Amino acid sequence: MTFDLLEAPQPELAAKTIQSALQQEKFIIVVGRCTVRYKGRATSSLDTGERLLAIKQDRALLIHRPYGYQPVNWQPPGCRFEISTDNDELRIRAIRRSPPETISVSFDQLKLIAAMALKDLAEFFLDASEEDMQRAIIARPEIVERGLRVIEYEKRVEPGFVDVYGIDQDGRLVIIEIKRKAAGREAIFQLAKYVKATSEGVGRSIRPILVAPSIAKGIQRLLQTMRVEFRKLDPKQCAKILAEVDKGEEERLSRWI
Amino acid sequence: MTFDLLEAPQPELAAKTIQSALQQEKFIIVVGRCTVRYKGRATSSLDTGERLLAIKQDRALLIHRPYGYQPVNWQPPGCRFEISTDNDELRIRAIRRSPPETISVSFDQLKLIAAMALKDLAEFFLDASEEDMQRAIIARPEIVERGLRVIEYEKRVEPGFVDVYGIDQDGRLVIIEIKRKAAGREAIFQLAKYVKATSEGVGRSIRPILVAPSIAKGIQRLLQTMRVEFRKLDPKQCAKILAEVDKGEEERLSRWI
DNA sequence: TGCTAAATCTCGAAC
DNA sequence: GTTCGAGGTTTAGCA
Repeated sequence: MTFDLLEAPQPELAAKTIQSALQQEKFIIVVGRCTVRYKGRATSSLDTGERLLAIKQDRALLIHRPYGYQPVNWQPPGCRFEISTDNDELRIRAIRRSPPETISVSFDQLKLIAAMALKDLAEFFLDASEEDMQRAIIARPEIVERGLRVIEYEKRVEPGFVDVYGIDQDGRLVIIEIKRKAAGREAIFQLAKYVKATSEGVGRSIRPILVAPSIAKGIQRLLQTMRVEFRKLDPKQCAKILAEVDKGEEERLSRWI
Repeated sequence: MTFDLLEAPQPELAAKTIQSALQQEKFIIVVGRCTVRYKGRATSSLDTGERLLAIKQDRALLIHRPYGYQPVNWQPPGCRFEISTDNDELRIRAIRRSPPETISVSFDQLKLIAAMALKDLAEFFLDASEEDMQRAIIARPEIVERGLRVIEYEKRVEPGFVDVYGIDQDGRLVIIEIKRKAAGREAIFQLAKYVKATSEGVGRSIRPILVAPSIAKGIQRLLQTMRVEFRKLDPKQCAKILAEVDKGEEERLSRWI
Protein backbone atom coordinates (compact mmCIF):
# COMPACT_ATOMS: atom_id res chain seq x y z
CA MET A 1 0.00 0.00 0.00
CA THR A 2 1.26 3.43 -0.93
CA PHE A 3 1.69 5.16 2.38
CA ASP A 4 3.45 8.47 2.98
CA LEU A 5 4.52 9.34 6.49
CA LEU A 6 6.63 12.33 7.44
CA GLU A 7 7.60 13.42 10.92
CA ALA A 8 8.33 17.12 11.36
CA PRO A 9 9.15 17.63 7.67
CA GLN A 10 10.55 20.76 6.11
CA PRO A 11 7.89 22.89 4.38
CA GLU A 12 9.23 22.20 0.88
CA LEU A 13 9.10 18.45 1.30
CA ALA A 14 5.68 18.75 2.92
CA ALA A 15 4.35 20.76 -0.01
CA LYS A 16 5.74 18.27 -2.51
CA THR A 17 4.24 15.34 -0.63
CA ILE A 18 0.83 16.99 -0.35
CA GLN A 19 0.83 18.00 -4.02
CA SER A 20 1.61 14.45 -5.05
CA ALA A 21 -0.96 12.98 -2.64
CA LEU A 22 -3.64 15.32 -4.00
CA GLN A 23 -2.96 14.12 -7.54
CA GLN A 24 -3.17 10.50 -6.40
CA GLU A 25 -6.42 11.28 -4.58
CA LYS A 26 -5.10 10.17 -1.22
CA PHE A 27 -6.45 10.96 2.21
CA ILE A 28 -4.09 13.57 3.65
CA ILE A 29 -3.51 14.34 7.31
CA VAL A 30 -1.44 17.28 8.47
CA VAL A 31 -0.78 18.02 12.14
CA GLY A 32 0.99 21.20 13.09
CA ARG A 33 0.87 24.77 14.32
CA CYS A 34 -1.01 27.07 12.02
CA THR A 35 -3.18 30.11 11.52
CA VAL A 36 -6.41 29.96 9.52
CA ARG A 37 -8.38 32.50 7.56
CA TYR A 38 -11.72 32.09 5.88
CA LYS A 39 -13.54 34.41 3.51
CA GLY A 40 -16.80 33.66 1.83
CA ARG A 41 -20.36 33.61 3.08
CA ALA A 42 -18.85 34.92 6.30
CA THR A 43 -15.30 35.66 7.34
CA SER A 44 -13.28 34.16 10.16
CA SER A 45 -9.80 34.26 11.57
CA LEU A 46 -8.01 31.93 13.92
CA ASP A 47 -4.64 32.78 15.41
CA THR A 48 -1.76 30.40 15.86
CA GLY A 49 -2.39 27.02 17.48
CA GLU A 50 -1.87 23.29 16.97
CA ARG A 51 -4.50 21.59 14.83
CA LEU A 52 -5.31 18.67 12.59
CA LEU A 53 -5.93 19.39 8.93
CA ALA A 54 -7.45 16.68 6.75
CA ILE A 55 -7.97 16.64 3.01
CA LYS A 56 -10.25 13.84 1.97
CA GLN A 57 -10.15 11.88 -1.26
CA ASP A 58 -12.99 13.95 -2.70
CA ARG A 59 -11.06 17.13 -1.82
CA ALA A 60 -13.12 18.02 1.19
CA LEU A 61 -11.12 19.99 3.74
CA LEU A 62 -11.46 19.80 7.50
CA ILE A 63 -9.54 21.74 10.14
CA HIS A 64 -10.03 20.42 13.66
CA ARG A 65 -8.93 21.98 16.91
CA PRO A 66 -8.02 19.56 19.75
CA TYR A 67 -11.52 19.84 21.14
CA GLY A 68 -15.10 20.07 19.97
CA TYR A 69 -17.22 18.00 17.65
CA GLN A 70 -17.20 20.43 14.77
CA PRO A 71 -14.32 21.48 12.55
CA VAL A 72 -13.31 25.08 13.21
CA ASN A 73 -13.00 25.66 9.47
CA TRP A 74 -13.81 23.53 6.50
CA GLN A 75 -14.49 23.37 2.79
CA PRO A 76 -16.97 20.96 1.22
CA PRO A 77 -15.91 18.30 -1.31
CA GLY A 78 -14.63 19.30 -4.72
CA CYS A 79 -12.74 22.47 -3.98
CA ARG A 80 -9.49 23.48 -5.64
CA PHE A 81 -6.20 23.49 -3.74
CA GLU A 82 -3.12 25.66 -3.91
CA ILE A 83 -0.11 24.37 -2.02
CA SER A 84 2.96 26.55 -1.59
CA THR A 85 5.74 27.51 0.74
CA ASP A 86 6.50 31.05 1.75
CA ASN A 87 8.91 32.39 4.31
CA ASP A 88 9.55 28.89 5.69
CA GLU A 89 5.83 28.27 6.14
CA LEU A 90 3.58 25.74 4.43
CA ARG A 91 0.53 27.37 2.89
CA ILE A 92 -2.58 25.50 1.94
CA ARG A 93 -5.43 27.30 0.22
CA ALA A 94 -8.73 25.65 -0.58
CA ILE A 95 -10.95 27.52 -3.02
CA ARG A 96 -14.60 26.92 -3.76
CA ARG A 97 -16.32 28.41 -6.79
CA SER A 98 -19.94 28.67 -5.80
CA PRO A 99 -20.46 30.24 -3.41
CA PRO A 100 -17.04 31.88 -3.67
CA GLU A 101 -15.14 30.87 -0.56
CA THR A 102 -11.51 30.54 0.35
CA ILE A 103 -9.71 29.01 3.29
CA SER A 104 -6.05 29.84 3.81
CA VAL A 105 -3.95 27.88 6.27
CA SER A 106 -0.37 28.71 7.12
CA PHE A 107 1.75 26.22 9.07
CA ASP A 108 4.85 27.55 10.80
CA GLN A 109 5.53 24.19 12.42
CA LEU A 110 4.80 20.72 11.09
CA LYS A 111 4.58 17.69 13.35
CA LEU A 112 3.19 15.01 11.11
CA ILE A 113 2.04 14.43 7.57
CA ALA A 114 0.37 11.22 6.51
CA ALA A 115 -1.17 10.40 3.15
CA MET A 116 -2.79 7.18 2.01
CA ALA A 117 -5.48 5.88 -0.32
CA LEU A 118 -8.34 4.49 1.76
CA LYS A 119 -10.78 1.99 0.31
CA ASP A 120 -14.30 2.28 1.65
CA LEU A 121 -17.19 1.15 -0.50
CA ALA A 122 -19.48 -0.07 2.29
CA GLU A 123 -23.05 1.14 2.44
CA PHE A 124 -24.10 3.14 5.46
CA PHE A 125 -27.39 2.13 7.06
CA LEU A 126 -29.13 4.61 9.27
CA ASP A 127 -32.18 4.18 11.46
CA ALA A 128 -34.23 1.15 11.32
CA SER A 129 -34.09 -0.59 7.99
CA GLU A 130 -37.29 -1.40 6.13
CA GLU A 131 -36.96 -4.87 7.62
CA ASP A 132 -36.81 -3.35 11.10
CA MET A 133 -39.98 -1.39 10.37
CA GLN A 134 -41.63 -4.62 9.32
CA ARG A 135 -40.49 -6.37 12.49
CA ALA A 136 -41.82 -3.49 14.59
CA ILE A 137 -45.21 -3.72 12.89
CA ILE A 138 -45.31 -7.48 13.41
CA ALA A 139 -44.41 -7.05 17.08
CA ARG A 140 -46.82 -4.15 17.67
CA PRO A 141 -49.49 -4.03 14.92
CA GLU A 142 -51.28 -1.25 16.79
CA ILE A 143 -48.64 1.24 15.60
CA VAL A 144 -50.39 0.97 12.23
CA GLU A 145 -53.95 0.74 13.50
CA ARG A 146 -55.77 -0.28 16.63
CA GLY A 147 -57.20 -3.79 16.44
CA LEU A 148 -54.99 -4.84 13.54
CA ARG A 149 -53.78 -8.44 13.59
CA VAL A 150 -50.88 -9.58 11.40
CA ILE A 151 -51.51 -12.80 9.50
CA GLU A 152 -48.54 -13.16 7.27
CA TYR A 153 -45.54 -11.26 5.91
CA GLU A 154 -43.18 -11.36 2.95
CA LYS A 155 -45.86 -13.34 1.17
CA ARG A 156 -45.18 -14.07 -2.48
CA VAL A 157 -47.86 -12.44 -4.61
CA GLU A 158 -47.18 -12.37 -8.28
CA PRO A 159 -45.55 -9.01 -8.88
CA GLY A 160 -43.36 -9.46 -5.76
CA PHE A 161 -43.72 -9.80 -2.01
CA VAL A 162 -46.41 -8.26 0.14
CA ASP A 163 -44.68 -6.72 3.17
CA VAL A 164 -47.46 -7.46 5.66
CA TYR A 165 -50.89 -9.11 5.49
CA GLY A 166 -53.33 -8.40 8.28
CA ILE A 167 -56.96 -8.28 9.32
CA ASP A 168 -58.49 -5.14 10.80
CA GLN A 169 -60.92 -4.97 13.70
CA ASP A 170 -63.86 -5.24 11.28
CA GLY A 171 -62.47 -8.42 9.72
CA ARG A 172 -61.32 -6.77 6.49
CA LEU A 173 -58.14 -7.87 4.76
CA VAL A 174 -55.28 -5.35 5.00
CA ILE A 175 -52.27 -5.16 2.71
CA ILE A 176 -49.38 -3.08 3.98
CA GLU A 177 -46.52 -1.66 1.93
CA ILE A 178 -43.61 -0.26 3.94
CA LYS A 179 -41.20 2.47 2.87
CA ARG A 180 -38.27 3.67 4.95
CA LYS A 181 -38.24 7.11 3.35
CA ALA A 182 -40.82 9.38 1.74
CA ALA A 183 -43.07 7.15 -0.38
CA GLY A 184 -43.36 7.99 -4.05
CA ARG A 185 -45.90 7.03 -6.69
CA GLU A 186 -44.21 3.69 -7.36
CA ALA A 187 -45.14 2.57 -3.83
CA ILE A 188 -48.80 3.28 -4.58
CA PHE A 189 -48.72 1.42 -7.89
CA GLN A 190 -47.03 -1.51 -6.17
CA LEU A 191 -49.83 -1.63 -3.62
CA ALA A 192 -52.44 -1.44 -6.36
CA LYS A 193 -50.87 -4.46 -8.07
CA TYR A 194 -50.92 -6.47 -4.87
CA VAL A 195 -54.55 -5.54 -4.29
CA LYS A 196 -55.44 -6.63 -7.80
CA ALA A 197 -53.52 -9.91 -7.52
CA THR A 198 -54.96 -10.68 -4.08
CA SER A 199 -58.56 -9.69 -4.77
CA GLU A 200 -58.73 -12.32 -7.56
CA GLY A 201 -58.29 -15.08 -4.96
CA VAL A 202 -60.35 -13.49 -2.18
CA GLY A 203 -63.98 -12.53 -2.45
CA ARG A 204 -63.95 -9.62 0.00
CA SER A 205 -62.84 -6.00 0.10
CA ILE A 206 -59.19 -5.17 0.70
CA ARG A 207 -57.67 -2.13 2.39
CA PRO A 208 -54.29 -1.12 0.97
CA ILE A 209 -52.23 0.85 3.51
CA LEU A 210 -49.01 2.66 2.73
CA VAL A 211 -46.74 2.93 5.78
CA ALA A 212 -43.90 5.44 5.52
CA PRO A 213 -42.42 8.41 7.39
CA SER A 214 -43.92 10.73 4.78
CA ILE A 215 -45.24 10.90 1.25
CA ALA A 216 -43.62 12.66 -1.66
CA LYS A 217 -45.09 15.95 -2.80
CA GLY A 218 -47.93 15.78 -5.28
CA ILE A 219 -48.80 12.20 -4.34
CA GLN A 220 -51.73 13.03 -2.06
CA ARG A 221 -54.20 13.07 -4.97
CA LEU A 222 -52.91 9.80 -6.38
CA LEU A 223 -53.44 8.23 -2.96
CA GLN A 224 -57.10 9.23 -3.04
CA THR A 225 -57.58 8.17 -6.66
CA MET A 226 -56.12 4.75 -5.96
CA ARG A 227 -58.01 4.49 -2.66
CA VAL A 228 -54.80 3.82 -0.78
CA GLU A 229 -54.63 4.80 2.88
CA PHE A 230 -51.51 6.39 4.29
CA ARG A 231 -50.18 5.79 7.78
CA LYS A 232 -47.25 7.89 8.92
CA LEU A 233 -44.60 5.80 10.66
CA ASP A 234 -41.04 6.78 11.37
CA PRO A 235 -38.10 4.37 11.20
CA LYS A 236 -36.83 5.90 14.43
CA GLN A 237 -40.11 5.13 16.15
CA CYS A 238 -39.73 1.53 14.97
CA ALA A 239 -36.19 1.30 16.27
CA LYS A 240 -37.45 2.45 19.65
CA ILE A 241 -40.25 -0.11 19.65
CA LEU A 242 -37.84 -2.89 18.71
CA ALA A 243 -35.54 -1.87 21.56
CA GLU A 244 -38.50 -2.12 23.97
CA VAL A 245 -39.52 -5.48 22.54
CA ASP A 246 -35.95 -6.79 22.83
CA LYS A 247 -35.74 -5.53 26.40
CA GLY A 248 -39.02 -7.28 27.22
CA GLU A 249 -37.66 -10.47 25.69
CA GLU A 250 -34.54 -10.26 27.84
CA GLU A 251 -36.56 -9.78 31.00
CA ARG A 252 -38.81 -12.71 30.15
CA LEU A 253 -35.76 -14.88 29.51
CA SER A 254 -34.07 -13.83 32.75
CA ARG A 255 -37.22 -14.71 34.68
CA TRP A 256 -37.10 -18.22 33.19
CA ILE A 257 -33.51 -18.76 34.24
CA MET B 1 7.03 16.76 22.82
CA THR B 2 5.36 13.51 23.74
CA PHE B 3 4.46 11.98 20.42
CA ASP B 4 3.30 8.41 19.81
CA LEU B 5 3.45 7.03 16.31
CA LEU B 6 2.77 3.42 15.37
CA GLU B 7 2.70 1.95 11.88
CA ALA B 8 0.53 -1.12 11.44
CA PRO B 9 0.65 -2.05 15.14
CA GLN B 10 -0.66 -5.22 16.71
CA PRO B 11 -4.06 -4.75 18.40
CA GLU B 12 -2.68 -5.25 21.92
CA LEU B 13 -0.04 -2.54 21.51
CA ALA B 14 -2.61 -0.30 19.84
CA ALA B 15 -5.02 -0.71 22.75
CA LYS B 16 -2.28 0.02 25.28
CA THR B 17 -1.17 3.12 23.39
CA ILE B 18 -4.71 4.45 23.06
CA GLN B 19 -5.50 3.78 26.72
CA SER B 20 -2.40 5.66 27.78
CA ALA B 21 -3.07 8.51 25.35
CA LEU B 22 -6.63 8.85 26.65
CA GLN B 23 -5.34 9.21 30.21
CA GLN B 24 -2.87 11.85 29.09
CA GLU B 25 -5.64 13.66 27.21
CA LYS B 26 -3.88 13.45 23.89
CA PHE B 27 -5.33 13.88 20.44
CA ILE B 28 -5.57 10.36 19.01
CA ILE B 29 -5.68 9.39 15.35
CA VAL B 30 -6.38 5.85 14.20
CA VAL B 31 -6.41 4.83 10.54
CA GLY B 32 -7.48 1.34 9.59
CA ARG B 33 -10.13 -1.03 8.33
CA CYS B 34 -13.13 -1.24 10.59
CA THR B 35 -16.83 -1.76 11.05
CA VAL B 36 -18.96 0.69 13.00
CA ARG B 37 -22.19 0.35 14.94
CA TYR B 38 -24.23 3.04 16.59
CA LYS B 39 -27.20 2.76 18.91
CA GLY B 40 -28.94 5.67 20.54
CA ARG B 41 -31.38 8.26 19.22
CA ALA B 42 -31.24 6.18 16.07
CA THR B 43 -29.27 3.12 15.05
CA SER B 44 -26.74 2.72 12.27
CA SER B 45 -24.38 0.14 10.91
CA LEU B 46 -21.44 0.46 8.57
CA ASP B 47 -19.72 -2.58 7.14
CA THR B 48 -15.99 -3.00 6.74
CA GLY B 49 -13.98 -0.24 5.11
CA GLU B 50 -10.94 1.97 5.67
CA ARG B 51 -11.53 5.08 7.77
CA LEU B 52 -10.01 7.68 10.01
CA LEU B 53 -11.00 7.64 13.67
CA ALA B 54 -10.11 10.62 15.85
CA ILE B 55 -10.48 11.05 19.58
CA LYS B 56 -10.03 14.65 20.61
CA GLN B 57 -8.58 15.92 23.85
CA ASP B 58 -12.06 16.56 25.25
CA ARG B 59 -13.02 12.95 24.38
CA ALA B 60 -15.05 13.83 21.34
CA LEU B 61 -15.07 11.01 18.79
CA LEU B 62 -15.13 11.37 15.01
CA ILE B 63 -15.18 8.64 12.40
CA HIS B 64 -14.52 9.88 8.89
CA ARG B 65 -14.85 7.98 5.64
CA PRO B 66 -12.45 8.98 2.83
CA TYR B 67 -15.05 11.33 1.39
CA GLY B 68 -17.68 13.80 2.50
CA TYR B 69 -17.62 16.74 4.86
CA GLN B 70 -19.50 15.05 7.65
CA PRO B 71 -18.28 12.27 9.92
CA VAL B 72 -20.17 9.05 9.28
CA ASN B 73 -20.43 8.47 13.02
CA TRP B 74 -19.46 10.56 16.00
CA GLN B 75 -19.84 11.15 19.68
CA PRO B 76 -19.83 14.61 21.26
CA PRO B 77 -17.21 15.66 23.83
CA GLY B 78 -17.08 14.05 27.25
CA CYS B 79 -18.11 10.50 26.50
CA ARG B 80 -16.62 7.44 28.19
CA PHE B 81 -14.32 5.07 26.32
CA GLU B 82 -13.75 1.34 26.52
CA ILE B 83 -10.72 0.05 24.68
CA SER B 84 -10.18 -3.68 24.27
CA THR B 85 -8.92 -6.38 21.97
CA ASP B 86 -10.95 -9.36 20.94
CA ASN B 87 -10.24 -12.05 18.40
CA ASP B 88 -7.24 -10.10 17.07
CA GLU B 89 -9.34 -6.99 16.57
CA LEU B 90 -9.09 -3.63 18.26
CA ARG B 91 -12.40 -2.52 19.75
CA ILE B 92 -13.20 1.03 20.67
CA ARG B 93 -16.49 1.85 22.34
CA ALA B 94 -17.59 5.40 23.08
CA ILE B 95 -20.50 5.74 25.47
CA ARG B 96 -22.61 8.80 26.14
CA ARG B 97 -24.92 9.04 29.14
CA SER B 98 -27.61 11.43 28.13
CA PRO B 99 -29.06 10.71 25.73
CA PRO B 100 -27.88 7.10 26.03
CA GLU B 101 -25.80 6.45 22.94
CA THR B 102 -23.04 4.03 22.10
CA ILE B 103 -20.63 3.74 19.20
CA SER B 104 -18.71 0.52 18.73
CA VAL B 105 -15.81 0.35 16.30
CA SER B 106 -13.92 -2.82 15.50
CA PHE B 107 -10.64 -2.63 13.60
CA ASP B 108 -9.45 -5.81 11.90
CA GLN B 109 -6.53 -3.98 10.30
CA LEU B 110 -4.52 -1.05 11.65
CA LYS B 111 -2.48 1.19 9.41
CA LEU B 112 -1.51 4.06 11.63
CA ILE B 113 -1.92 5.30 15.16
CA ALA B 114 -0.75 8.73 16.22
CA ALA B 115 -1.28 10.43 19.55
CA MET B 116 -0.08 13.82 20.69
CA ALA B 117 -1.02 16.68 22.99
CA LEU B 118 -1.94 19.70 20.90
CA LYS B 119 -1.85 23.19 22.34
CA ASP B 120 -4.45 25.53 20.94
CA LEU B 121 -5.69 28.40 23.06
CA ALA B 122 -6.34 30.87 20.24
CA GLU B 123 -9.67 32.61 20.04
CA PHE B 124 -11.81 31.99 16.98
CA PHE B 125 -13.34 35.06 15.39
CA LEU B 126 -16.31 34.77 13.11
CA ASP B 127 -17.52 38.02 11.58
CA ALA B 128 -20.76 39.14 10.17
CA SER B 129 -23.17 36.88 11.99
CA GLU B 130 -26.64 38.11 12.76
CA GLU B 131 -25.41 38.93 16.24
CA ASP B 132 -22.63 41.04 14.75
CA MET B 133 -25.18 42.96 12.72
CA GLN B 134 -27.13 43.62 15.90
CA ARG B 135 -24.01 44.78 17.72
CA ALA B 136 -23.16 47.08 14.83
CA ILE B 137 -26.65 48.63 14.90
CA ILE B 138 -26.45 49.11 18.66
CA ALA B 139 -23.02 50.72 18.33
CA ARG B 140 -23.99 52.88 15.34
CA PRO B 141 -27.79 53.19 15.08
CA GLU B 142 -27.38 55.70 12.25
CA ILE B 143 -26.56 52.85 9.85
CA VAL B 144 -30.27 52.06 10.01
CA GLU B 145 -31.55 55.63 10.12
CA ARG B 146 -30.32 59.04 11.08
CA GLY B 147 -31.49 60.12 14.52
CA LEU B 148 -32.38 56.60 15.65
CA ARG B 149 -31.70 55.79 19.28
CA VAL B 150 -31.57 52.19 20.52
CA ILE B 151 -33.54 51.55 23.70
CA GLU B 152 -33.38 47.84 24.13
CA TYR B 153 -32.49 44.61 22.30
CA GLU B 154 -33.28 40.91 22.45
CA LYS B 155 -36.44 41.90 24.30
CA ARG B 156 -38.86 39.09 24.99
CA VAL B 157 -42.16 39.77 23.23
CA GLU B 158 -44.55 36.91 23.18
CA PRO B 159 -43.92 35.14 19.91
CA GLY B 160 -40.15 35.50 20.36
CA PHE B 161 -37.47 38.17 20.73
CA VAL B 162 -37.42 41.60 19.17
CA ASP B 163 -33.93 42.13 17.77
CA VAL B 164 -33.77 45.86 18.45
CA TYR B 165 -36.14 48.45 19.96
CA GLY B 166 -35.50 52.08 19.20
CA ILE B 167 -36.98 55.55 18.97
CA ASP B 168 -36.72 57.57 15.79
CA GLN B 169 -36.00 61.29 15.55
CA ASP B 170 -39.74 62.01 15.69
CA GLY B 171 -40.16 60.03 18.91
CA ARG B 172 -41.89 57.07 17.29
CA LEU B 173 -41.23 53.55 18.51
CA VAL B 174 -39.17 51.45 16.08
CA ILE B 175 -39.03 47.67 15.99
CA ILE B 176 -36.14 46.19 14.03
CA GLU B 177 -35.86 42.66 12.75
CA ILE B 178 -32.42 41.66 11.48
CA LYS B 179 -31.65 39.02 8.90
CA ARG B 180 -28.13 38.11 7.85
CA LYS B 181 -29.33 36.89 4.48
CA ALA B 182 -32.12 37.77 2.07
CA ALA B 183 -35.25 38.24 4.18
CA GLY B 184 -38.23 36.04 3.36
CA ARG B 185 -41.91 36.33 4.18
CA GLU B 186 -41.42 34.75 7.60
CA ALA B 187 -39.36 37.77 8.66
CA ILE B 188 -42.24 40.06 7.76
CA PHE B 189 -44.79 37.95 9.60
CA GLN B 190 -42.47 37.85 12.58
CA LEU B 191 -42.29 41.64 12.58
CA ALA B 192 -46.07 41.91 12.24
CA LYS B 193 -46.48 39.70 15.31
CA TYR B 194 -44.08 41.81 17.33
CA VAL B 195 -45.90 44.97 16.27
CA LYS B 196 -49.23 43.48 17.30
CA ALA B 197 -47.88 42.25 20.64
CA THR B 198 -46.14 45.56 21.34
CA SER B 199 -48.95 47.86 20.25
CA GLU B 200 -51.25 46.28 22.85
CA GLY B 201 -49.01 47.64 25.61
CA VAL B 202 -48.16 50.96 23.98
CA GLY B 203 -50.63 53.59 22.91
CA ARG B 204 -48.65 55.03 20.00
CA SER B 205 -47.78 54.15 16.43
CA ILE B 206 -44.97 51.71 15.74
CA ARG B 207 -42.59 51.53 12.79
CA PRO B 208 -41.52 48.00 11.89
CA ILE B 209 -38.20 47.97 10.03
CA LEU B 210 -36.70 44.95 8.35
CA VAL B 211 -32.91 45.12 8.19
CA ALA B 212 -31.24 42.68 5.81
CA PRO B 213 -28.78 42.60 2.90
CA SER B 214 -31.68 42.00 0.51
CA ILE B 215 -35.25 40.76 0.31
CA ALA B 216 -36.43 37.55 -1.27
CA LYS B 217 -38.14 37.63 -4.65
CA GLY B 218 -41.85 38.39 -4.62
CA ILE B 219 -41.78 39.86 -1.11
CA GLN B 220 -41.87 43.51 -2.13
CA ARG B 221 -45.68 43.57 -2.29
CA LEU B 222 -46.03 41.83 1.06
CA LEU B 223 -43.77 44.48 2.59
CA GLN B 224 -46.14 47.21 1.42
CA THR B 225 -49.26 45.32 2.45
CA MET B 226 -47.90 44.77 5.94
CA ARG B 227 -46.54 48.35 6.08
CA VAL B 228 -43.08 47.09 6.91
CA GLU B 229 -40.10 49.26 5.98
CA PHE B 230 -36.97 47.75 4.51
CA ARG B 231 -33.43 48.94 5.19
CA LYS B 232 -30.64 47.33 3.24
CA LEU B 233 -27.66 46.44 5.43
CA ASP B 234 -24.83 44.07 4.64
CA PRO B 235 -23.23 41.82 7.27
CA LYS B 236 -19.80 42.65 5.87
CA GLN B 237 -20.50 46.34 6.34
CA CYS B 238 -21.33 45.53 9.96
CA ALA B 239 -18.09 43.62 10.44
CA LYS B 240 -16.23 46.69 9.22
CA ILE B 241 -18.11 48.96 11.60
CA LEU B 242 -17.45 46.63 14.51
CA ALA B 243 -13.75 46.62 13.67
CA GLU B 244 -13.79 50.44 13.77
CA VAL B 245 -15.69 50.43 17.05
CA ASP B 246 -13.27 47.95 18.60
CA LYS B 247 -10.32 50.00 17.39
CA GLY B 248 -11.87 53.08 18.92
CA GLU B 249 -12.31 51.24 22.22
CA GLU B 250 -8.66 50.20 22.21
CA GLU B 251 -7.51 53.74 21.57
CA ARG B 252 -9.68 55.06 24.35
CA LEU B 253 -8.25 52.45 26.70
CA SER B 254 -4.64 53.16 25.69
CA ARG B 255 -5.22 56.86 26.32
CA TRP B 256 -6.31 56.02 29.86
CA ILE B 257 -3.18 54.01 30.56
C1' DT C 1 -33.37 20.09 32.00
C1' DG C 2 -35.96 21.78 28.00
C1' DC C 3 -37.11 25.26 24.26
C1' DT C 4 -35.92 28.32 20.64
C1' DA C 5 -33.48 30.16 16.80
C1' DA C 6 -29.25 30.33 13.92
C1' DA C 7 -25.64 27.87 11.22
C1' DT C 8 -20.01 29.36 6.43
C1' DC C 9 -25.34 24.68 8.72
C1' DT C 10 -24.87 19.92 5.33
C1' DC C 11 -27.21 16.71 2.36
C1' DG C 12 -30.36 14.94 -0.69
C1' DA C 13 -34.36 15.06 -3.71
C1' DA C 14 -37.52 17.40 -6.67
C1' DC C 15 -38.38 20.73 -10.04
C1' DG D 1 -28.97 25.58 -11.34
C1' DT D 2 -32.62 26.67 -7.16
C1' DT D 3 -35.70 25.45 -3.48
C1' DC D 4 -37.51 22.60 0.09
C1' DG D 5 -37.11 19.60 3.98
C1' DA D 6 -34.73 16.73 7.23
C1' DG D 7 -30.77 15.79 10.36
C1' DG D 8 -28.37 10.96 15.60
C1' DT D 9 -28.48 17.86 12.96
C1' DT D 10 -24.96 21.00 16.53
C1' DT D 11 -24.59 25.14 19.05
C1' DA D 12 -25.62 28.98 21.89
C1' DG D 13 -28.60 31.49 24.84
C1' DC D 14 -32.16 31.38 28.38
C1' DA D 15 -36.60 30.24 31.09
